[in-house]
Amino acid sequence: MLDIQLLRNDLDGVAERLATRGYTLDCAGFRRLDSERKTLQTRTQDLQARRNALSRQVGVAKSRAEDVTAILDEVAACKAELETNEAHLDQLLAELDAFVARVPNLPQADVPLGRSADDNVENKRWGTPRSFAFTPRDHVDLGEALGQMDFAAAVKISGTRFSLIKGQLAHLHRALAQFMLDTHTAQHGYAEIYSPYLVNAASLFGTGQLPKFEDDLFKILRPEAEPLYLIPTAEVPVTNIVRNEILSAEALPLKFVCHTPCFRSEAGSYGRDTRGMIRQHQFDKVELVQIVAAEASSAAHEELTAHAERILELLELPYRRVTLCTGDMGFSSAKTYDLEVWLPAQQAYREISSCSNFAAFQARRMQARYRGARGRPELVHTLNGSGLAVGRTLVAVLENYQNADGSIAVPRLLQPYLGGRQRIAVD
RNA sequence: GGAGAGGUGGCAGAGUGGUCGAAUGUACCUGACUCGAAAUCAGGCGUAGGUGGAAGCCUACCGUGGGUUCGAAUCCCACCCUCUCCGCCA
Repeated sequence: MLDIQLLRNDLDGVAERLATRGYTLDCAGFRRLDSERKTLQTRTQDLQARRNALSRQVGVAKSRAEDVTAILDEVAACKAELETNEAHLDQLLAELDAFVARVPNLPQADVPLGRSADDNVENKRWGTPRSFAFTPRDHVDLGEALGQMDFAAAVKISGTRFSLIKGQLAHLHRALAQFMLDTHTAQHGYAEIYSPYLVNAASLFGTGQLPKFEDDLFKILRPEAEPLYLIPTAEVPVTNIVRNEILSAEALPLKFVCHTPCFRSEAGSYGRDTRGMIRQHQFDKVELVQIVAAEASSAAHEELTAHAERILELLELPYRRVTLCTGDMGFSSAKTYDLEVWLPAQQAYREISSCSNFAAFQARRMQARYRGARGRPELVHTLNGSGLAVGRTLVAVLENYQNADGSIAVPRLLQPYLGGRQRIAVD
């Protein structure tokens, strides 16, 4: 959420910066709402002040056993106006809140301008895509030939966009998550979190998934209780650890890593990536989250992204890093790096991690603060990134490490996690 | 699931209808004392919004949302959450 003061003070400047990400800010609408609010709020507060003063007089007069009917009449006179004003003001404030809650974050100044993914800027490439002496197969062919990937079973059990893996591939999937967790906790200083997979609406509002993106979520309705939502990413439960908290400056930075399944309805992506495990209703992800002081967030963003890159490097998977342009960034992000892994069957780099700095955008929604040098509570900055998406990492390992006979070499550092196994083949 | 207790400022903890945004303690900040520190003493110290050049003034907030009242932290209703005991359960 943007600071409503910023909208009041520099509406045109905000609109200009939001236009770079393809968002049209309804300036006229905001000005109308806010000026109406201002008039009404001033009037309402005057009436409240008068009522409070008169009510105090009642108390004083009564303690002196004086007649109070004249004062009571006067209060009654302003009460009707006060009540309609208060009701109208509440409604206006709610409209303003709703308006601001749907405005996306401002892009950081160094984010490249652009309209779509075509305008994203490649920052670096790591590794050299392997040249194959045979035509590399994609992960679906490989997995099904191994007898360890069964999409038909997944469709029968649940429906489309689910997957089922078994045997050594299921073990490899587990090993990847373990390896990522171990690396981030032992080498990068993250504290491991185990979190709920069902969260309430307030948490989703905090990280920015609600109110705008409810269609992307799986929602559990409960007749006698608040609805719960399946988490679309561990970002939601983990970042919300600090919701409504005031942290001490010494407690920062907080660095959390959390492995969870993620659930996405993928509404609006029908027909995209329908084959295989690339785009699923359910997938596992190891998520990195940092909660930092305001001035530290840009450096933390570089650091967190490097931590995610480290996993790809240790697994010796070629990748590139791109900076998302203004038009391609997510709603809450101030700046995002995507990491894209090389998939030989597609002859393309595909997203495997997204690392974002949200600045104070989520913190303002969550009221997550710390006591800084000035002693006053200040909003923290929040960041997160995939470190990495486990399912897509499995896909990348299968495709990059495949042999001509359809077996899969196990990346060196994963071998201890698989009991020393060097090769995955038909059971 | 049943019974009971409770949610107040960074923390602890008073306050059961009338200048209560809230005693007190503690933490923190400033000053005095000190070579310095501790102890002591004095003062300050919640959040958000409005208005004003500023000092200031005003409004809202005592889990959340409603209600009663001239006036609500305090009374009533609903909800959320926490704790204790019992039951059940991995």
